[in-house]
Amino acid sequence: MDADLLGNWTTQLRKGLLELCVLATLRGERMYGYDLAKRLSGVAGLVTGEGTIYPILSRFKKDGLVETELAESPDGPARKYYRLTPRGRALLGKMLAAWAEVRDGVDRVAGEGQP
Amino acid sequence: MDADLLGNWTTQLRKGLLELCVLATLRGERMYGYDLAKRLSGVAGLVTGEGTIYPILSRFKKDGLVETELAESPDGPARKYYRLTPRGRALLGKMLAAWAEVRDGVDRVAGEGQP
DNA sequence: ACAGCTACCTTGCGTGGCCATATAGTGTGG
DNA sequence: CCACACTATATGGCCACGCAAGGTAGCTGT
Repeated sequence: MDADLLGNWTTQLRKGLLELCVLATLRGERMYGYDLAKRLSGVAGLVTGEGTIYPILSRFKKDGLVETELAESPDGPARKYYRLTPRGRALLGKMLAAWAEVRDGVDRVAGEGQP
Repeated sequence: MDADLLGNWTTQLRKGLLELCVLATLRGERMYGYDLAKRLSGVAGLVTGEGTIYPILSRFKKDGLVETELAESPDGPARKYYRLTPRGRALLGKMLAAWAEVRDGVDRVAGEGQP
């Protein structure tokens, strides 16, 4: 009952943050979806499955934030690598700024009383 | 075009955070909706209007996280004050913990490269 | 009477995360 | 040799939240 409320809420909490983390992860190196899902799933329970990652990457490509590149895999099917475009890099910058602002705002409100 | 993407994203970013801020604001003192909207709208652009606050308060009451109390206002219609229940206080604690975890996780991912 | 502020509430829409599911290539064990 | 497990990509439907817009009503000042 309460677990449901909390679970639902954390799902909502992830909205937007996942996109930010995907973009930020692509900032340094090109990556493919499956690997992204595995890496981010190790971070604070951000990702639950691959079904969450692929739609994000599709949207990013549609919006011109990333570009793709197919490459063979040593073990398994071919991988589709994603790489940031300049546009994606610019948006990431703005998103990081917005995140910092909102994060600090929330911490200010949530932190009053128990510093 | 990019402004739309960013605006849409920040909307998604707020999901869940608003509920957290409302609960956290009620932690110290009882408040009414209109005042809550005004206070939170001054914080990092968290709230855009009262239409966002009232549904949250309704859900909270339905879920037994807050209880209400009508009181006359010195100027204007009666105010409906909201106050945390023990259940709401307990959930707030868990949400604050989850928030801290996710926030740090995101900062770890987003901060790599530009420390 | 009227404008304007306070204060409450509801409806409909857009969006993103999640589950289940589908597809397919590659290697391992019974 | 076939079933299984792992790698890897992709999609459709569901649900909850935030938000703009709209509506109701009380009180004050002109």
